[in-house]
Amino acid sequence: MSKQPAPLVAIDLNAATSCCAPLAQRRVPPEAAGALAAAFKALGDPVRLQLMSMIASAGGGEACVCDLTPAFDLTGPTISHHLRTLREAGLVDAERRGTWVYYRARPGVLRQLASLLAVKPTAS
Amino acid sequence: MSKQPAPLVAIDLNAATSCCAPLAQRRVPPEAAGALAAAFKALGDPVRLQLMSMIASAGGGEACVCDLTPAFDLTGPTISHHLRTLREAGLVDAERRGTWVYYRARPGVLRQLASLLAVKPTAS
DNA sequence: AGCCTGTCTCGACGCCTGTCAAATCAGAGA
DNA sequence: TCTCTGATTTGACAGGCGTCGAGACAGGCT
Repeated sequence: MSKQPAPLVAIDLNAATSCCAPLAQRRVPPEAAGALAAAFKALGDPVRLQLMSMIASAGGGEACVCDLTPAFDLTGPTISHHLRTLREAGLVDAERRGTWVYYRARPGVLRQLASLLAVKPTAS
Repeated sequence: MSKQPAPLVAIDLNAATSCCAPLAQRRVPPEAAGALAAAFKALGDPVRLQLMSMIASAGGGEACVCDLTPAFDLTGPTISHHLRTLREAGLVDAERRGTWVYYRARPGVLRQLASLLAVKPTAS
């Protein structure tokens, strides 16, 4: 997409420590921008955002593809493609248990993105 | 992009009241997913994410295009295009003052996105 | 008026992405 | 082993997106 420098050392958004200070506090470092933007990009589709939400809010912390798919007017392969995108963005994990595949959210990345967008209360 | 229902009534992310409960708490409503995903999509590019950060963290709360452009290895038109994208996503406002154009962040949307991604402390 | 500088718009190019149908893989059960 | 069901992969297509150069517009000069 953006043919910018393209982060040679990918930032690990699942690391324990936070990657960056809030976006409105200090400029996002170029090396981190690639990894962070990739995560936002994965959430930048209505279907994926809903999938992410369904997975993250599911009882037991996980959701079965068999429950996800019928919630949309899309074919199975398309849902599978979106789930793969979320997986490759590090937002979810997949696990096969018998016949079914279950997806589970990775709270760490979500937390990092949330803190990146954090804005001071209302003191401007 | 996604040929989903496509929200006929766009959600106003700049409204005073928050649009939705945290993504991990309750499923994002399909009608809201479009508007929210559009905002995330706008942040889903390394250049735009850095632009957003430079604007939001700038002294005085605003940044001049003349300061933004030289920070990237991109032509003026390209930066202008990205800024327009951020503007159309409702993330920033633009104002011309004399020769220069200044961009300013809209904290409301940022806040909404942050609260959408909010995750419970660490109590699982 | 005429020019210069800063910014945006337009048109074009190539890559990326969302979607589907068809084929393939993975387990479970007979 | 064969078959059936659930999920993913592959291949193809249309449309979207990031980028640039060229041109247009805006405002401040002289």
